[in-house]
Amino acid sequence: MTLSEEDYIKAIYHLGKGEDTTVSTNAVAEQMDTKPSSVTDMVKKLSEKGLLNYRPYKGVSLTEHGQKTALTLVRKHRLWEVFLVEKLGFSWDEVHEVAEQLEHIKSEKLIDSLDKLLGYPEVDPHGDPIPSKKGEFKKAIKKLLSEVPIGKSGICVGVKDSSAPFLKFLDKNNIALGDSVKVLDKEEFDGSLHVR
Amino acid sequence: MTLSEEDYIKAIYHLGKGEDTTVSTNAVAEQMDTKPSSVTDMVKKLSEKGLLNYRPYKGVSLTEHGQKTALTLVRKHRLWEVFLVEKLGFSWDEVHEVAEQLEHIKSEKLIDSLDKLLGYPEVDPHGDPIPSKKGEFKKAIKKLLSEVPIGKSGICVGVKDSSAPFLKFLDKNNIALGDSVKVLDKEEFDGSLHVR
DNA sequence: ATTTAAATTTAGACAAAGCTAAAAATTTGT
DNA sequence: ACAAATTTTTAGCTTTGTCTAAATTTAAAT
Repeated sequence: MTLSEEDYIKAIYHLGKGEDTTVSTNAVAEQMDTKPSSVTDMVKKLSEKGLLNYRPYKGVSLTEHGQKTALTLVRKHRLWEVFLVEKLGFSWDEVHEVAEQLEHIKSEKLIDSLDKLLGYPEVDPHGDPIPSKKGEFKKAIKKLLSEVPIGKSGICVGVKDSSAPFLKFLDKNNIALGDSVKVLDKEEFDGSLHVR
Repeated sequence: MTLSEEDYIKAIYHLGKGEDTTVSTNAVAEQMDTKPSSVTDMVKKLSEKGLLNYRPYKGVSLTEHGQKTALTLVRKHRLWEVFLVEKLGFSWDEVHEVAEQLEHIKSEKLIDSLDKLLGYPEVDPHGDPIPSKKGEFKKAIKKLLSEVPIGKSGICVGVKDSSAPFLKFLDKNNIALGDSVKVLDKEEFDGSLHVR
């Protein structure tokens, strides 16, 4: 597998939300920041290799083999993220770019040893689950704060918007990573929340 | 810098033994396991980028800038090797292939943090020195056993021939990594050694 | 000092992965 | 149901890094 092939597999996996969904050529192009025509080419190649099901004009989905490949990549990416935060002191919003590179390193022994070193973690620093070696994992642990019902609370494991102004806003309101946040009330007219 | 460019820089550095030596096109081709004509192309490109001094038919050497680039790569390679052995339990002869991939990861913060995690090591698992962030390092700590004078001893930090038969031979004679070996005598006629 | 041999470079081709512009298929709007 | 808009694919071209075969330069040998 080349670097580029791996990136496509991961993009298609994420667009399909991990389900066995069919995704469009355009969607892949946007996700990959490339042109639809390039996607068509690559998608043909990967379907000949048995990683994708491709029906012209109809979109693509991952085959069993493609799924497995994607899960391995996700596993590697998230294990490296844990490593960067736990062992090297990166903050949760600095890890993605580097993990994006590290996930392409090829060595089964490396990943297994890393998993062991980290104590077989189940989630990455953003609260997303880490697939096991066999590709099993519990999903959808994470919710948007706007999806939490009134009166319930959750632990902040990340933000959707990581722009400086928004992070400053959180800071000013004393909300940090790991904090417990309880939803007190919702404003129906604009969806804004009262939290503690 | 692309992956391939980095590999050329490192190859030329190693062929020149770290000195400011001129190396031949053929030598680079052999080291890189590629054809001389490919080397010519790449060497032209890298000299236009200011990393190499190239005189057609005369060979190449690293510029100041090329030297610095090479040292950064060597630093990264050797730090990763220490990590693999110390933190992940790799044996000293398993690390090279993986470090070869890891050395291309681009993140200054990553390398600095790794250096810190490892306690700022001065040598890699083969006994080779690790350049500092600024590119300084003590060199030639390592010697061949055949270069050790009679009566002196040293610590075994690696082997030149890592073939199975030779490793078995060492095993049978109870010589392992980290052992102290004293040269008792040399046979002039074939260079063989008596050691303890 | 030529001739031969070896090393190096040039020229032309190829595969991977991308792009642009044009053609074809699908979807949408009325 | 049909024209318009959108999506997708095709065709042809570009770049990066490689290769082969031929040409050229340098080195070696008689």
